[in-house]
Amino acid sequence: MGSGGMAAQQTALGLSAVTVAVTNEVPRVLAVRRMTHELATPVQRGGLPVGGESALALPFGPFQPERHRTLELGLRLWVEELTGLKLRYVEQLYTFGDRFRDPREAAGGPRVVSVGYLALVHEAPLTGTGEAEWCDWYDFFPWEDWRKGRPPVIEGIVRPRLDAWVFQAADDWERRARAGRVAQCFGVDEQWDIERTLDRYELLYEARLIPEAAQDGCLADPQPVDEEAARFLGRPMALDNRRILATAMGRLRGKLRYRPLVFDLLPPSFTLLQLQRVVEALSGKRLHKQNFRRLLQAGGLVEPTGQLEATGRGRPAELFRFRREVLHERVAPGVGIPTVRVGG
Amino acid sequence: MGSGGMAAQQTALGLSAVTVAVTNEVPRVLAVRRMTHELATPVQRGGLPVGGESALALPFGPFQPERHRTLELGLRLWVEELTGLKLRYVEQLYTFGDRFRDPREAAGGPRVVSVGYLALVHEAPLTGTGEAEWCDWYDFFPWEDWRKGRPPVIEGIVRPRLDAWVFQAADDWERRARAGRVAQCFGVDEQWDIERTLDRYELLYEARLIPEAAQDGCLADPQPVDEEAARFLGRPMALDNRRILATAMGRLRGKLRYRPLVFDLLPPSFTLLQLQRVVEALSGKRLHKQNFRRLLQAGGLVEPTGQLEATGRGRPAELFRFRREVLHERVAPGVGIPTVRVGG
DNA sequence: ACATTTTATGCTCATATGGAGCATAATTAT
DNA sequence: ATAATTATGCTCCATATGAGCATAAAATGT
Repeated sequence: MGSGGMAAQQTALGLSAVTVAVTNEVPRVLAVRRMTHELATPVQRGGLPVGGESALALPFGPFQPERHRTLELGLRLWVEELTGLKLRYVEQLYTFGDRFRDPREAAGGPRVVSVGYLALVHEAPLTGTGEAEWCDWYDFFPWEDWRKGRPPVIEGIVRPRLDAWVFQAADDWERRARAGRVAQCFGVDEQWDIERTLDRYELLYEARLIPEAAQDGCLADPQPVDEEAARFLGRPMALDNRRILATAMGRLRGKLRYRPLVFDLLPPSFTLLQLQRVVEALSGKRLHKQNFRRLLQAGGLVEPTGQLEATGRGRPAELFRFRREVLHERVAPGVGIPTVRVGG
Repeated sequence: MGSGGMAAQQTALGLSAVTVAVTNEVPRVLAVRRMTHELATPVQRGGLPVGGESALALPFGPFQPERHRTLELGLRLWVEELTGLKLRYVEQLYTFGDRFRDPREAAGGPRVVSVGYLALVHEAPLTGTGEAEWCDWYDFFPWEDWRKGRPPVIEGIVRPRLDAWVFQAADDWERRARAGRVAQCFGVDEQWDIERTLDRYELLYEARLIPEAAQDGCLADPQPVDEEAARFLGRPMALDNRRILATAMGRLRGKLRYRPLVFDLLPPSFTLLQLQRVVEALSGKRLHKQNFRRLLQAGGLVEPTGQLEATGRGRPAELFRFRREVLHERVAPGVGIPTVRVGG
């Protein structure tokens, strides 16, 4: 970077990993604890932890071209080192490079550009070099889990605050634009599109209901964050890491439809109910069992192993495995998820 | 980059633009001519132009953190400088960072990591500082234009060569995998999924029917490129630029379904037939006129201006404009494209 | 043995979507 | 007038899928 030798600002290119596993019907994501002073200069940052406190962050490592033949291999390498996990499916998400992503930039630090990746693993004890931990990803997005019905936080916190935000709009066009977005993201009559996690996060962010917004050096207007609301709107993360997480969640939910990603989160053999529970955990919605199986069968995605589950009580479930051949047979092998498309 | 002062390899972060316009029913993409010696050391590169010849490349510029607040703004800035065009819609595609993307790396050059962007514009004379030119994007992908039916190059060149490639597979599992991919990408009975442009390009690349594969420093195996076939498989581009283009094409085709992107390629008012022709040009397929309009109407995407087209012959068409309000009303406003999903 | 619980399965039905085609109207060029 | 070209209304049908009813199979508990 900085081809001219001048005082050109440096660029640091790194890799961020959203590592996902599902156990006991809860989707988990890998996070590390970092001292906030590692991340930010001690400027005023609203109610965020300051000084020596720790914040959750996604594992992040520099990209080392001499070691890493590709970006993806680089990410695999150091995440596997860090955690001792074997990464299964890995996919590039998005590259984040906004000014002041990392607040240290304001103090003369380099611009930190980060290529975000989604990685799927089987959850296992962490044996690597780092001190990472598994977190329930709905702790970061409590409005995204609809498995027990519409989360109360939506009516209790989100809607009232967003309605106020709509009302505060400067002019009428802006007000209608805001109202439309709120309706699309959190409307009662509208359908809940499980894939639009990023839209919803960004709406809450813009409405200053997410504490990370306080840190945002790009936002010129001085609207303070609603700390009261923020306490109910999930665990904050360092920098823009929750945005990266929201991106990952949307991508994963979307891809479940037409790629057999779930099987990278499951053991080699599993019952159909286990499979359904994993899909439900990720998509945040309950599924209709018969229809789910109808689609699995139609897609030829699984085949029986002939064995039965080491049973609890009730009729023992048959064990299935993923039919790898389906990858050569079908164009879009995915598990059945309510499609929700095009509300109107 | 290169935080340790050692002989650590440098990383150069740049931005690549796929700038798309549609005129006269042909989708065009902006390319620059570069001397190949700017791009590659004069090593053996099969039948590719060597030495002082020129190759087409996507506009590429370094990312300058001190000037560019975000990656996207950086891209807008220098593409607008280069071309004098006003970019409408801009979207990040993917970040490319494989070793030897740029062959100069083998001679000690930096690793060139490039963030690819899709940009939509109205085609206009180029007034900027650079010497860019508009190219028909189907010149790069002749197998992607199905508007006049299945392109003869598929039966004439693609299928025979791919069938041979399937036959050459080392073992039986590999052979079946290859056969499956060929069937999915170019099968006769399978449906043609307009979005899978990248899959198809990568298949041809792996089968060594694309001359750019000759340059690929990552490919260990020494299979030569089929130059004979390559002559019929579109214009080559520098480096991995055709891969970036294929990524853009797939993304754009996909997004047409659920985002009103077409209107960023059209003048403020247009006839419904013009609109349809642009969608057809991009998707590479003919559409059923009545159904297309049925969906437009149902979606409330356009409204009549009251004026009629300055007519050629035939009944004069009414002029329409995009209804911006639809963005606040509907979740997924897109134009009707045959969905093709899930074959089987 | 029998009820209860839990899971698996088969089947039906209503609805939404969209692909395809027929028919007709409106306008201009020749 | 006739042909050509474009616009428009309407029907029909296949498919996908959301939702529900009913029943079978196996294990646990009494």
